Amino acid sequence: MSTPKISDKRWSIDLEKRIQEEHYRENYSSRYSFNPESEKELFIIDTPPPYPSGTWHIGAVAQYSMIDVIARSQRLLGKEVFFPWGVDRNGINIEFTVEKKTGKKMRTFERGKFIEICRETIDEYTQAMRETACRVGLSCDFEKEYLTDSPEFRGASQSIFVQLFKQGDIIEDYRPNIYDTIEKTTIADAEVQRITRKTKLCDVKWITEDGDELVISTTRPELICACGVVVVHPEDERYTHLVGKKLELPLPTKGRSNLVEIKQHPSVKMEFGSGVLMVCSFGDQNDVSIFRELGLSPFVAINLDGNITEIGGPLENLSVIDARKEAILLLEARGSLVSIKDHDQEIPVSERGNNPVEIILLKEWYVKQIDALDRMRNHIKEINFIPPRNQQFLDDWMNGISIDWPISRRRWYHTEVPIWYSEDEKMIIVPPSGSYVQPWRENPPDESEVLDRITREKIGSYSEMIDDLGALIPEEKVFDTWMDSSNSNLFVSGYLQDSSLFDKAFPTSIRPQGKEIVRTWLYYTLLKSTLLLNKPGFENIWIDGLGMDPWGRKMSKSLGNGIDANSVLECGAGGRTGSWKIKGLEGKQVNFRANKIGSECFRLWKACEAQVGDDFQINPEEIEAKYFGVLTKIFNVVRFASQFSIPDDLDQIPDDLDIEDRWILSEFSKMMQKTKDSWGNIDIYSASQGLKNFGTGVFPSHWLEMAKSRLYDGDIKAAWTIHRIVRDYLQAFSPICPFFTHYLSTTLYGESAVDACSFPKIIGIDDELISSTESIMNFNSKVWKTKKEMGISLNSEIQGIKIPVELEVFSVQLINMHKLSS
RNA sequence: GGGCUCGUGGUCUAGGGGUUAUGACGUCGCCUUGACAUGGCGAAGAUCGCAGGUUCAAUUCCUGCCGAGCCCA
Repeated sequence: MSTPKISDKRWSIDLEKRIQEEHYRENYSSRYSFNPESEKELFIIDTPPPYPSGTWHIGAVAQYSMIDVIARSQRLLGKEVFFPWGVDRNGINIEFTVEKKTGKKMRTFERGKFIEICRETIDEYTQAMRETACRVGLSCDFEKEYLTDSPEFRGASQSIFVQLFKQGDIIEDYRPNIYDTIEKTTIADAEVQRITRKTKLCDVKWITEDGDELVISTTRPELICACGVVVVHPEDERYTHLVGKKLELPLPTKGRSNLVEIKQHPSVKMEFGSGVLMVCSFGDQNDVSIFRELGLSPFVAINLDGNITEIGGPLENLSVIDARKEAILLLEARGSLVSIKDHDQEIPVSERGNNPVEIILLKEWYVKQIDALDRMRNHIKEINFIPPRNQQFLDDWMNGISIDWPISRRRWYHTEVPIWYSEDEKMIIVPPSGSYVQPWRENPPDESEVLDRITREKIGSYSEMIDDLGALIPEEKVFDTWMDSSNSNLFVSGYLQDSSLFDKAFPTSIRPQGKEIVRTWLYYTLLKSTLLLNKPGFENIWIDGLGMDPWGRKMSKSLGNGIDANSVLECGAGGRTGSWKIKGLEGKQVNFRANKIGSECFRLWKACEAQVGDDFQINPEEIEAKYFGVLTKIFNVVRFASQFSIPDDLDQIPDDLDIEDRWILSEFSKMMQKTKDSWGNIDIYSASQGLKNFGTGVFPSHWLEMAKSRLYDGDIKAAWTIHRIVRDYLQAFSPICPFFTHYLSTTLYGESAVDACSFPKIIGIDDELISSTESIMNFNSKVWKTKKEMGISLNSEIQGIKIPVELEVFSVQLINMHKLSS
């Protein structure tokens, strides 16, 4: 017995930060960097590259810290883990940020200048995000950081595009596309949101060629000029006699016939309005499918600026909104407007800009996905989903896919479509694999190839044909950002760069992510794996829930219920407490306060709190109240142990251990076996619960009290037992609280728990001893309760308590522990 | 409007056809046990959302409804 080696009285946020800073300064890369040449089993994690936007959402940080738990637990199980640090930097978000900061729209800049500002801005955010990543304890290989806007990553994206184009999975086509007229870009189905808005529902009178009147309800009178057909339900007897008749458009148009035919279509809702639907190119997705089904050629009514084209006659050049107002006035003036009323309607808007979107005919690039779906479904069967039920999100999305994926965008801070066209537009030039090109400002590299635009066959090399191509026309468009980020697993596995690594590393061991991006990131990544390699992309897919506010609502800026991750991680540092104002239900504002949280407590909370896949509520007060005490408890147990000398050989089990030592070692072994299995199954929750319960329950309350006097008497076997358990416990616990365990294990045993590269050897489970556990706990409770009822302190003697028969083998220990006398 | 999840003490949560339903926070009471009052021990507190059905038996399975969340048209 001596003074405790652990001199700090308690765990604190300042101590945590000190250890953390040292940890990231010293030996960091030897601890956590990935060695592709390792003999160990590889474990590659396809981490979600976060998008830097100033603050990192606490729900995402919580999720990310669990990915770190997976990485660390796999290292502990002896695997060579690659935990990449990637940052997703392409996309419209940063463009919006720059537009807001400068107060100027993107297109008022010179393209190169705008890109430069975007890059500078996102560099700042990237730095802040990396700091948060370290603060929450991520053990990423930061040296191999990848940025999705780097030449390497973009080059890989472009090479994959060229490969898919050559094999016919990427095509150019002129199709109706969802188009954001404010931001002037195409967007994909997956990027469309729906909001409810008040619109005007107009009942408009149309006249048939025979002079019959017909009323059609519409919210889009400005699109009458693009009407291709009027449809009624096949079973609607009110209109059967009119089918096949022609109707006159109630507004003047230009350059088209003013008559449309009445046809039947089952998609018409008989109860809505008059039960007659005008089908325009294109009011909504249903219009698109009716045009396609009936083989009609669409009219271009809205141009890329969101204005009505020439076809609209008097509405020409008006914006959609103005044209609608004008159309209503014109209809009124012509006596065609029967009525007009307010109507709640769900309208599609773009996810990023929240602008109403239009469907416009555009020439875009597409990834052909419809044909790949069945093959994908087969691949998915081989993947282990954690939890299994969350596979549903993917299945549902895939079952709803009916059109190809448009991948080209008309924006700037994205990866460029790597194409130039010959002057006659019959040939295209594509760059060689691995190079990054910017067609809008440079010529093709010399090693580029010339392909036939239609057949995709190679015609020759660019350098040889340079004089036959005429003035090159660069492709101005860029990729959808998902086109980039869906290459993440290929990129980190060495695709196109390191084929020996790729052979070992693909399919990627695990894809951890949130359920909200199943339809985008997960789906598109699996699509790529199918198209490029005809394989499942992953061995495991881990899909977590969302971080919710304390009332179970999704955290969002508009609700004002978000929490900044740094405020929680820094809560308690330098004695500063944390305080959060969160907008609650019915407009009430609620305050939360906490004194100390920090990364270790935060991680422990997330690991213990929710089963993977469940949404989790984030309340800083609760995090502190429920989990800081757990850290304090474990800290004290270790500090207590640290006052007893450490036997020389903790790996050699003494052969004459006392029965209570053998008992707790059995209990410990049982917990450790369960923990090892849980880490193997990527079951963070079960591992955490087992460790927490042992470390705060049976070990300190029952065994430690029983063995205390022996420890103080210098019993070497009791000391062996406590140190063996504490040492191994800290290793098993290190994935959850790396700095906490690092500090304690280093101080006490001179080696860090986070460096363990095999799970501690499990000593052995004696079932008979374990069967005593319940009795021991019950008996102890009974004694404590009796003493309490008698009003005596726990260390005073007590008479007349009999030890039950089944605990006779523990009688000496129990008598000493409770000071029982006869 | 459709699909998928979820609904367990005041709060959060485990579980899952069968005697007194898990644990934590909070509450209350007691206790400075030679690590820990940022601690320990104990107590109270739940007709497992509602209504039907299947069953000898349902909180657990089924159906409907209500509420929440996510996704989609």
